[in-house]
Amino acid sequence: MKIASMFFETKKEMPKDAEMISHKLLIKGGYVSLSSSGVYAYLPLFLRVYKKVEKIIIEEMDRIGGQQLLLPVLTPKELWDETGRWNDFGSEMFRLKDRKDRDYALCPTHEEVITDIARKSIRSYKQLPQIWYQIQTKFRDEPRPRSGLLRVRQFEMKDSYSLDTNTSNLERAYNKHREAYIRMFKRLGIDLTIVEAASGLMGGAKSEEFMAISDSGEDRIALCNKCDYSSNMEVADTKSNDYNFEDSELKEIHTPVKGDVETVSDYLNEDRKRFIKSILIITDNKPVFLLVPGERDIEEKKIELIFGEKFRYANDKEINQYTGADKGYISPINLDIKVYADTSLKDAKGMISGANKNDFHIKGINIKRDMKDIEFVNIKTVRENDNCPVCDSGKLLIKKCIEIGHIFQLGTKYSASMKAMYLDNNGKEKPIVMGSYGIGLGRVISTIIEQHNDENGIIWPISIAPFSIIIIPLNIKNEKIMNKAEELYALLKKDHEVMLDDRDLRAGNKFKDADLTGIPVRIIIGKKFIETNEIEISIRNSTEKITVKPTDLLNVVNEIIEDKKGLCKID
RNA sequence: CGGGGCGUAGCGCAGCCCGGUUAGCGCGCCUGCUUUGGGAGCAGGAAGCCGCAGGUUCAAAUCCUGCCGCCCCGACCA
Repeated sequence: MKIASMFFETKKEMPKDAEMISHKLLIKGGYVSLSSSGVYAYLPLFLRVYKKVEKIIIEEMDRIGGQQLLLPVLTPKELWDETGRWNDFGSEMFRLKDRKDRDYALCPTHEEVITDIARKSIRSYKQLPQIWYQIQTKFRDEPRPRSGLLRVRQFEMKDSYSLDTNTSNLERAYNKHREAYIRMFKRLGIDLTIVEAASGLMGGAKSEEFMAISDSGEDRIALCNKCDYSSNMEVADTKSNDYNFEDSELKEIHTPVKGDVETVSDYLNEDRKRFIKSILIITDNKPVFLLVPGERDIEEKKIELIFGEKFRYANDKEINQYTGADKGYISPINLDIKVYADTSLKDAKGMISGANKNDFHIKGINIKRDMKDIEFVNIKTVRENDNCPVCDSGKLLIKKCIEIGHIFQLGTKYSASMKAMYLDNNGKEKPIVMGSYGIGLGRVISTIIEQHNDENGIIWPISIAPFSIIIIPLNIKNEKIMNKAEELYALLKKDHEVMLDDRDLRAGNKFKDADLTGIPVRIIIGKKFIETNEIEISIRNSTEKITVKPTDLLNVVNEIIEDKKGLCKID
């Protein structure tokens, strides 16, 4: 396309509201335009990138036997009531009423819709397995949209759903998706890590997230420096069973120092490792004790995974009422309160915690001996340099990252509550076993920019660049230059996506725009062409300049592009 | 929802404390000329409900009240 007549509008200055590099470049390069908080218009240049991403996703989904469909975005309340998510989604769901005053939701995700379709069409095991997917706009009323396209209220998502007869078939569908995702992201030029994740509002058993490591990401993951262990901090674990001290009788000790574990351990001159932090929370109006090693804190996310968002910390009055002592002097010892202890405390012996009596602690605690109603769960914080929970000598690294894909083994959560059943080969009715798999297209594109940019702008991998080539005639008033530019444009256009910068601007402007918008291959026709009949080719992510004769140009350009394509190719 | 910041021309900003000409500046835009290898120069020009509503005042972009919008930091997700 010829730029002079295109919708091509870059900005000279960085947008003041943007913080993240991808956000800045998307705005500055004229790719997107903010409509309202968390809602963006995709401008022509962006849509070209978007379509390419979409194409790669579709190709890989089709490869694993996915069938594309398109589900409605406008859905009645009744559908969501069946799974209880009309309530569960809370204010994150966009809701509206029709003229008859009936409630509707703009879909934040499509499990209910797909399950509804499944129950209407699937009858027999002979119709399974199925993989259905769509690329569709989702609506989520995020509390705080931010970071350009990373966190928005309206966004496009590739969501697929697998329908299977049993769990092992579900696993197969899940693994197919996993492989497809790896291929897609490779083709998109994204460097990523797959981590173990929490399922959250989706429910279900296993889930993994596709994380692109980036300092501007909102998530944190723990990675082992030796083996391939990687996990979202929400579920990360560490090996630390060194709380197995000498066993002894319980004994009260006088600790007239008010304060936390640090204060008391200093006073007693005891290692912090010997302490158990006892924290009282209230959930369902009942008190529950949480126990973690004294040297660690509670990871609130993990608590939420166990109790939902219904838990809260007990206040001073409640602490006293349930334990008979003040904060700092409590523990589950001799109390009839349910205990959730961190897994690392499983074999803990010779430990110290509160005596449920002000100014006293108790020592010699043997968890298994002294606590009755106890369950061991992973609730402690994980830190950089902790031991890997899997291998022998690995240490954990903590990294920030962007979540671009998430795959879930849902199981029968939706099919059971919505009665999506099939008849097995014994004529017995069973719920369909489901999986759900998402990729955020806007996040994918932002991530690519985060991972491929320099101080001058975006550096698109050729697989998704809006155009592969930009021809820059440096002086459009010079006939010889302009004729050659038009000639090359016509020639290259046959096999490539080409932009011709036919604007009457000086060289600097054109170079800046070419850099900013990130077009991979640049063909410059300028003074050199007039003087020596030579044309210059430069490549966006290198400083190398290639000078060619016009007759060789086509071959050289083809080679460069083939070479670039190779980087994103698979198989 | 808690904390912070900002709304003045398409973009980036000054003016606001301390009310008082015709509301400025840079970029962009339009016209003409010159210029053409890293965001050119000169000349002329268009463009503003100073976020909205109310109040104080002879007089409000400026002071007061309320509201709205946008961004950033926290709790949530693709």
